Amino acid sequence: MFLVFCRMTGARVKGAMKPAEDRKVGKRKAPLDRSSIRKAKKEKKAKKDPSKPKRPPSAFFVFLEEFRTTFKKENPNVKAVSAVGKAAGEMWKSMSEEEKGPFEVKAQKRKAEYEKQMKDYNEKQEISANGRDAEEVNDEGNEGSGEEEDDEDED
DNA sequence: ACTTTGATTGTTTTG
DNA sequence: CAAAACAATCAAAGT
Repeated sequence: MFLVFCRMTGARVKGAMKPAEDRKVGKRKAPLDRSSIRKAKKEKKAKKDPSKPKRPPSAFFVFLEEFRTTFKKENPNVKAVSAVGKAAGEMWKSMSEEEKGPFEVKAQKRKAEYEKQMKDYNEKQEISANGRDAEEVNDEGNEGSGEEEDDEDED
């Protein structure tokens, strides 16, 4: 087991973070300060990038795509997405792991493509940053426009 | 906006 | 310093 090496050398396996399976770190008691998180996120100010690949759909979402079609056929009267979501959620939980299996597999494939697209996207970003000399560390890569925050929803 | 779950990321805490 | 754990945000579709 390579996991044994992790704790002694520090060879961290990205993405293979296993929950305290053989060793508990200790219960967290102090309530996290969410305010900072909220604030930090705002500071990030994600710039609108149409080329930026969106997140890959999870197994549930892959199932949803199919479910929506089916559900619409069976319930042409129901047009609310909320109704479909609830129905899908219930159906999803009703499905066995084996039935969800194929969906998870598809989700994994989508994720793999996403990573690939991100790689390409990152490269482009790097290239752009490259031509910008030494002034890129700041994610405020705001060239020209002086507007701030892209708060579209939240009414 | 509502609605579903999951997956990823971000922040905090502890060892 | 690193890993673990928790918290939050985001992914789509139709009215």
